[in-house]
Amino acid sequence: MTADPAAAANAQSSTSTSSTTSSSTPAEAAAPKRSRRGRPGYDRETLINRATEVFVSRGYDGTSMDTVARELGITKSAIYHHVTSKEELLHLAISRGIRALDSAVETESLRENVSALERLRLAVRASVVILIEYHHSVTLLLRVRGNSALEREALEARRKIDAKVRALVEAAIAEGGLRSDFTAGLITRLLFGMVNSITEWYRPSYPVDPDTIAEAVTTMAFQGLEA
Amino acid sequence: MTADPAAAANAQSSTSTSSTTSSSTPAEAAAPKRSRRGRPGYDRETLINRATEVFVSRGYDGTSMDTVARELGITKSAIYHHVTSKEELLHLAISRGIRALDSAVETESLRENVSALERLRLAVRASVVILIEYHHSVTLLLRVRGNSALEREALEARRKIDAKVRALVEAAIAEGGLRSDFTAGLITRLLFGMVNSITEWYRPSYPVDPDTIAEAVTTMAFQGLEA
DNA sequence: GTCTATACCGCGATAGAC
DNA sequence: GTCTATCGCGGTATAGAC
Repeated sequence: MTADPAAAANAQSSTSTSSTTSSSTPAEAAAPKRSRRGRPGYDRETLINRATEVFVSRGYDGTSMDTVARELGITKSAIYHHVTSKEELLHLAISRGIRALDSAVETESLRENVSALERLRLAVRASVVILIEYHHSVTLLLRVRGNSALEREALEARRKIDAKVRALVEAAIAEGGLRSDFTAGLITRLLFGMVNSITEWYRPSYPVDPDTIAEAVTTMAFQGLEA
Repeated sequence: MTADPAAAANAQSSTSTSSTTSSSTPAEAAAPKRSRRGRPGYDRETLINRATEVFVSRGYDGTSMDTVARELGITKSAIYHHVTSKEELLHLAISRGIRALDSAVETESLRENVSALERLRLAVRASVVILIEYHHSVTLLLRVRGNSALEREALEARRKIDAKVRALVEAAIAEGGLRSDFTAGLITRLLFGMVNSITEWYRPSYPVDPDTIAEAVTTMAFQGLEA
C-alpha cells in the first residue's frame, strides 16, 4: 500500500538482523521480558510476535492497527514508537519464516552421499519442523496474496524455495526412487500442499507431538495410508 | 512451503472487456449473457462470479467494492443495484462451495455395500472434482477467518463436513483398511490438507486434467509416492 | 442498470504532552 | 513508552437523476 518496505526493513536491522537476538525462546513465543524500570511497555520483539499472532487470527487485511493495539493493551500510537508502518510489521512477521524455510530446504537438498529420495524426505521433515516452530510466521507467509510490493517479494521468495524442492523431486524420479507416472510439478505441489496445510490446524496444545506429525506426513506421502 | 504462489497472485484478467467470450464451465465461469436491450449491464449471476474471482485474487478484506466495480467496468454504486452489501456478496460466493462439498461428501459416505476405505476414496475423489469445478467459491471458503457472524457460520459448515470425513476415516481404520498407527484426526487433516491445497495452484489452464489430479491425490494418499 | 454526488466512518499515520 | 487529539484518505453505503 504505502511504499518502500525495503528501506523500512534496513532501517530497523539493528535489533532484528540475524540469530544474535537475546535469550532462549526457540522461535516464536510471546516472551514478556519486562526488564526496564519505568512504565511496563513492550520491547520490539514481543510486539512483533503478538502482532503476528493477531494477523494470523484475523488475516492481515482484516486486522487494524487499533486491533493490534487493543490486543497489547496499548494504543495504536504506541505501536508507531516501535515500527514505522503496518507493512513493516508484516515484513518483520513473515521474514523469519522465509529465512528458516529457505535455509532448511537448502541444507537438506545439498547433503552429500545421500539419494535424492532421502534428501527429499529430509527436506519434508525439516519443513514440517520449521513450520511448527515458526508457526505464525509461516502461516502468515502462506496467506500472502501479492497486494503490495512487499507481498510480491514474499511470493517470489516462496517460488525460489519451491524450485529447490521441485529439483529434488525431479532428481528422485530420475533416480527411480519416486513413481514416474505423475509430473514432478504435480507431486511437489501435492506433497507440500499437505505439509503446508499443517499451519491451518496446528496449535502448541495439539495432542500429537511435532515429531509424530512429521513422521505421519512422510509416511503417508511416501508409503501411503493403506494398511 | 510453497506451491507456486507467484502464478496464483494477482491473476487479474487483462481487461474488463472480456465480455462475450467463454460460456461452458458448468459451475462457475463468468457467463456473459447480455440479453436486454438498453445499457449493457450485468445480471446478478455474472456479477457474483466476477466478484468471487476478485475476492480470491486479492483476498476478501483486501478487495474494495471499488476494485470489484473497476473489474466489471462499472461504478460501485451499480453493484448495490444487485446486492445489498459486500458481505452478501461474500455469502453468495461461498455458499455454492459449501453446498456442493457437503452434498458430495454426504453422498459418497452413505454408499451401501462398499467398504469404508472405498467410500473414503470416493469422497476424496469427489472433493477434488468439486474443488476444481467450484474452484473460486471453495478457495474463498477455505480462507475465511471467522471475522463476522457470516464467516463463523461458514467455519461451522466446514466443521460439519470435516466430521463426516473423519467418521469415514475412523470406520476405515476399524475395518483394517487404513493403517492404525496415526489418529483418525491427524489422517483426516493431512488427507484433506492435501486435497484443499489444490485451490492454491489450480487454474483451468493447468496442463494436467482434473481426473489425473484426482487420480494423483488418491494414489499418493493411499499407495504412497515411492516407486 | 448505471451514473454522479455525497454522507459517514474507520483506517493508517503524525504531533506533541507527560 | 505511552498517551490524547487530529489529519486526510479511502472504505461502505445511499439518494436521486438519466
